[in-house]
Amino acid sequence: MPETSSTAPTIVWYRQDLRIGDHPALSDASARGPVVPVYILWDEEEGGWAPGSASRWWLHHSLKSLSADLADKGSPLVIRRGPALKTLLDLARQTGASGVVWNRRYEPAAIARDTAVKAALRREGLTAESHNGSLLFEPWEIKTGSGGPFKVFTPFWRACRAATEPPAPLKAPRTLTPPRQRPSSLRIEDLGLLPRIGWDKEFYEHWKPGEAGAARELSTFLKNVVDGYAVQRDVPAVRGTSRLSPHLHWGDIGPRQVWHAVLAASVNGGRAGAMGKGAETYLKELCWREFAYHVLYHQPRTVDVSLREEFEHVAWSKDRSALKRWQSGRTGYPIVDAGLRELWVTGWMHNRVRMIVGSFLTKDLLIPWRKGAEWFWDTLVDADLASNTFGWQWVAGCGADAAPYFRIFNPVLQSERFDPQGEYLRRWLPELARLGTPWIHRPWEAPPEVLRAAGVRLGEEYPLPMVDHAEARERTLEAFKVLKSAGR
DNA sequence: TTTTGAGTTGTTCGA
DNA sequence: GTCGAACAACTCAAA
Repeated sequence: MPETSSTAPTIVWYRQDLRIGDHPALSDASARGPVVPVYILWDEEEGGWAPGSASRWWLHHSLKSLSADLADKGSPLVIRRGPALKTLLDLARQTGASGVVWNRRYEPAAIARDTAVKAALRREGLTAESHNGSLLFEPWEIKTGSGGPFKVFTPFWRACRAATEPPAPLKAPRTLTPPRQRPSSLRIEDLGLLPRIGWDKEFYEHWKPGEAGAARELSTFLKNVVDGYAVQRDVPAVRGTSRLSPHLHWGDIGPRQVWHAVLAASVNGGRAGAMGKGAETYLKELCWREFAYHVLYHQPRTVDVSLREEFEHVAWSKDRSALKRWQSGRTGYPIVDAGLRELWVTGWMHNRVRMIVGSFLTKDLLIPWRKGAEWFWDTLVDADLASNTFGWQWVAGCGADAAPYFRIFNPVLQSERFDPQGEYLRRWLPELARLGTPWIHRPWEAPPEVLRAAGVRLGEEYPLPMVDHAEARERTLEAFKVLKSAGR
């Protein structure tokens, strides 16, 4: 249609939605005419939470995938670097674009920046529209009876289920029309997202960033995993989870696509109408992600400060060498160390183990949750400000619907319960691989001849426990006593 | 406005 | 070994 090809192009500002399917902004723009897709890297506008090292690895590869897909469709991805507003205005001038569309972000710094960008673009005579591409429900759509935000998950979940079903995902545009003026672009390599030293070697064996990788991960999940999800998701030695978190963070796939795929698979596979237990549990987990965004949107200060502010008055430890030992997986508690090594090697940690290492950091070592959040931010490929903040505050006991402060995970019991054969421990702690159960869960209690036979010298190959859990627990309950009367 | 029932993921202790 | 209670009140959400 000559009409369409003569209209001015629309810029699609890509951020955490690196896909072409179910992409409301891309669909909107392509329906109007030519499309200029752009990704802009500019850490200074991220409010101190610019993507960490592992996230940058993911971003690099996800951009590669997106760029190839957009080129196939007909309008290559433009890569730029610079303040968002200035970069968008430059690009509009260079391509004759009449406006900019994007999918919303919900981090406090992003909201402030996007609001300012939208107003400024309109002042310049451009159109500016935002869409929901990253959530099932907008954080302001789900409300309590009196119109406020939720602070407890279960009623939030009920409200989600009672709300209008999230719309069916959008199809990717069949083709894209490029702008007449082909704008200049950096190469993805120019962004310097990949590490200089090769700590990312193993990442390639565990992950395939991008839209195709996400689709494959989802189909494996639906075929082999979701039915047993309710139980298996807690077993770190098996593939019992969806492994979609990094794809969801970067928007390789959208939550609506996941939601509807799970529903469809569950209805087809299960008995008439009744959703499988696994599917139900998984949809609930997807809504935990929504709840984290809900809380972040309504309580933006929580990225820095405990939601229950009296927790700021606990006598937290400043022991930097203890933090280092935790980070490097040398605490002497195998389940804790296995998790932190899995994180270091693969950029990801099993959810059950995240709770265990989180409890250990905040309640055995009494180190502030924020230190754990910062480490996760740098090392996780799925680092997400809403989920990371929420998860850490939950485990520390200071967040929304949090674990009570006296709930302190026992790393040995957890290990024995969720990794009974010690398979997960052996996978990540080769120095203990020859130690049998039950000793691998608590090597310091193993008889000397058992240790000798397994080739383990405690304090050499593997450290002795850095704290005694029972003592640490008492110390922490004591330190948390300030919470009792200090509240409110 | 007041009341009421409920609240992701645990641990420990004593019967 | 198994079971229930205590842990600590408090806040939330809805009636």
